[in-house]
Amino acid sequence: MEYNFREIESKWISFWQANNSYQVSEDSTKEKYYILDMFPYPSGAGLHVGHPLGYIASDVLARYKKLQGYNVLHPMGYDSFGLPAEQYAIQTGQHPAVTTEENIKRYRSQLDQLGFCYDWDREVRTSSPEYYKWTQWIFKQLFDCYYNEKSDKAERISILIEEFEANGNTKIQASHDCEIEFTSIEWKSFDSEKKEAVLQNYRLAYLADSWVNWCPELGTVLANDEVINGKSERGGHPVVQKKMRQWSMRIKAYAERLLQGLGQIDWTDSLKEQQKNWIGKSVGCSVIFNIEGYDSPVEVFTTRPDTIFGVSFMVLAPEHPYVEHITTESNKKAVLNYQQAATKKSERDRQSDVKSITGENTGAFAIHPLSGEKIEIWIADYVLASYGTGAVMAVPCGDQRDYDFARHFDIPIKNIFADVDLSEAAHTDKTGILKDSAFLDGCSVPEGIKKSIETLELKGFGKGKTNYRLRDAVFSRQRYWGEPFPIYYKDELPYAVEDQNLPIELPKVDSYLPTQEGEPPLARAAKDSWNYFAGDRMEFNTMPGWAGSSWYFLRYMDPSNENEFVSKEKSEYWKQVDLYIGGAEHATGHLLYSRFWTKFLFDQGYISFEEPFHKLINQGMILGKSSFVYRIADSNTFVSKGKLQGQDTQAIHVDISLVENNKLNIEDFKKWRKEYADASFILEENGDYICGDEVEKMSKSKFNVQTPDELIQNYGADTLRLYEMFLGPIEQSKPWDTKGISGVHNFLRKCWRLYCNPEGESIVQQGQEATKAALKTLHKTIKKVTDDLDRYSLNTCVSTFMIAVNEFTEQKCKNLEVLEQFLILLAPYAPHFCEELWMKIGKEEGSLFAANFPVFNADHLVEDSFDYPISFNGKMRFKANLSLSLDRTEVQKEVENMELTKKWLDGKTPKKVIVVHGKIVNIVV
RNA sequence: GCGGAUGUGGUGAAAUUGGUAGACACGCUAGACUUAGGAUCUAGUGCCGUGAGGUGUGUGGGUUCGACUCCCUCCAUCCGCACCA
Repeated sequence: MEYNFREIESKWISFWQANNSYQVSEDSTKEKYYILDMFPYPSGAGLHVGHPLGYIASDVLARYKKLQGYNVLHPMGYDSFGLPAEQYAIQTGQHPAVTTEENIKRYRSQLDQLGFCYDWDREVRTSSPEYYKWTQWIFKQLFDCYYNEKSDKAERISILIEEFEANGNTKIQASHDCEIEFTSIEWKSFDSEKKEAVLQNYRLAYLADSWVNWCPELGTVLANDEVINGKSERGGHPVVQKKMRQWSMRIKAYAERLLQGLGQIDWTDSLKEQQKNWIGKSVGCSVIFNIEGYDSPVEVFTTRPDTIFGVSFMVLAPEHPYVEHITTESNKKAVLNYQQAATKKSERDRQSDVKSITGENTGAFAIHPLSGEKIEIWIADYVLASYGTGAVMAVPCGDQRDYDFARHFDIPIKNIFADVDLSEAAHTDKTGILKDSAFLDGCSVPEGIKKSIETLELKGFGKGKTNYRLRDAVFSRQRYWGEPFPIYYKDELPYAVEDQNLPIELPKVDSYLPTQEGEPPLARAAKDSWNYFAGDRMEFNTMPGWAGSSWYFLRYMDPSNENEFVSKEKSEYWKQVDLYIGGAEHATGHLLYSRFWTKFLFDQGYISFEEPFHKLINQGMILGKSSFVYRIADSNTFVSKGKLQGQDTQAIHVDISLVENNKLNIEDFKKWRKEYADASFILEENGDYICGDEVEKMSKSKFNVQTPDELIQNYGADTLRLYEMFLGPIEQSKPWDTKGISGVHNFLRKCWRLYCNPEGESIVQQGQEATKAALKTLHKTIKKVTDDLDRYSLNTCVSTFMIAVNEFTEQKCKNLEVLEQFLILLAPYAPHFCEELWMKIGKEEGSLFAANFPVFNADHLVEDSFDYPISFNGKMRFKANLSLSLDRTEVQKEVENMELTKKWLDGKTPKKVIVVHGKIVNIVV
């Protein structure tokens, strides 16, 4: 019988399931290897061919490591809280848990078809109460900790309280937003409300009024990484700034460690660079400027304190709280107008309108801390309220924005750089020598920075300081389908629910919409709908999507532990993830937050490693090929691509199942949608309708989604696995095209014929000695496959398999030792296929993955002669087979005497002959 | 504007420390077989040229006996950030 993939694959999938073949447990006699896929959100659309790309890669590598003798942890689960299920609930009233359950079933059956070696006993779902109990528990730990900058780690809030009781907050070094200073006596005089309000400024998970990205359409706030160009990442809805009382995570406290940790992990440069930019460290100095006739000074941050004598004005953000106090009477009207105009402009407008220079003079003056000069104070929206102190000292000679602003408003530009021309632009390079700068005259930039900070600190007008662009992450969402907070309120003060009452389960509600008062959906829950209720009310917000995904890799190690989120013993064994595969879109979201939580859990001693993912591979996106029909404007007539000229048409996506090789199936198209039933067509000469095409992201709305189901039906999972790997390097994006799939399918069939006759009986022979040629092919393949898998070059292995099978076929190889070894090499890619043949050649059923991965033996590759390429001036002209026992001068002699050499020399004498033994001969003419 | 990545046949791509550019496939061309099929097999296939040969890895330059690979310049595409003081 021919290769019957359908029968074989369903047989082995049930075999593995029945035998629990992929169950793993901790085994101290074996070295561990933890390989992880980013778990999916189970959407209603199911898997398309792009999803499995990473899963196949991780499965190949997991099976490879297993064959090499590692104890491999390779789990899978679902990031099952999320907006789509909730939107569906709002529309239909169906509980999101029901929708989610259905979607998970579909995902699971699709995943099962592909023959993955996941240990499904370890499955986690972020939306299951057994799981989110521990998400809530970790939240509680964050709530109960602050960041001690002296010990540089998170510590319990009780330690902070002791410190407050002993010394107040004047000496403490901690990450905080506390704007007041108090002594121990004052602290003790505070009532509990006041105390808690202070503590909120220190807790790592805290409640605060903050400016948030509010998305009215989604009815919730979004984190910075969920907002792209002023629109929501999901759905593309507008986002506005709003001040709201929200839970936040003090991730800023970890900014420096998150930055430093990048040095210890093996991620791509682009990903590290993205995180680096997101953290946005800048080192400089804060400088204090007194204001004429106003009590409080303005603090500014600068990275160039060396240019302090180049300051010719100061700019505040329009929102700066001082503006209303310092503006002079005569300027009040203009300033107020400007402020109002600025608030009306959305963040997005302000960013897109970078070119036009606007601002207003407040009429107030600051006093230069070193020269004592009077400096105009302006407001302008190029200064952001949310970065630094919302104020800058403007140095037009050294900063292009300040320069442009000064030019626009005719503010004098001081030149403090020797021999620098400022007529065209500012001198923004960190080069040159300072002049007209008092004690800084003659300094280079680094010298100037050092000296200016020293002086400012000495005089009490400044302090060396490091700023980060990273903001604290807003942690609450006004939605239903997320983790409830383990928090209740008494007199509007938040209290943590006791551990024994966790999890706080999602209560039943009558609708998934906000209340009339604009409270989140959980506010609809009746008191007795909660499984636990305390105080005046429970927290109404839920946690954001990244809560559950920030620690899920830990839960896989110990998924059913009811007493701990993970036992110390198990996390000690599995440790960090060795290889993590997933999309690059999580660069500043999930991948940053999980690093943050991991560091926190490390600080608190729950785990012994500080970075969650050692090696990370971003798989490229598989793009779809969309097809288009062209409709004449305001008509129901469609024009074929070749007839478009001179027509006013509109391109419309058409379902790719209606199109073959760009040719539209007109009958099916008419049936596709009612409105097209009586469409008319302008066709090509041969009567075809030819569609346009374009490579785009796969999506339902573009009708270009290719599911794996159909391909598995036609070619089998092993073919699909091989094909997706064969497409190209894993990190690269590529358009999906099924044209090449027959190539890998034919390869499997050809390989099958190597083992079986047409009756399906094994033709592999035992007891004969393998030929030299067969051993050479085998060991060449072992070496290449091992090397390639070790550097994650999964595509080149497939070519190597093809070459091997071509060679074995040519050699008519039937040798058992050779062919059984080859099956092990191929098994990570085509597990069902190889298990079947493994059995056919007489091995124990299902024992393939207990075998040892073949080991390369260089002896089989030793040759006694080599086909030297003979090149002239670096151009290969012919080849000469020469014994490898010849040394360099002997090779040269042989080559020089050859007829072909004489022909190419054409009577000339060679200037030089380069012989690289066993590699090449190059003759320079 | 800044940062990162990538540019190789008609297509997906390979070439790991500088050493035969285009492996392996798809597609295409011709042929064989044929129960006419999306099966199998054989030969060919970077481009120009009948040929000898020339030419060729985004562009232009450099280093080298020798460059897809190293250095400089410019161009294109994709991704990220974007008034961050």
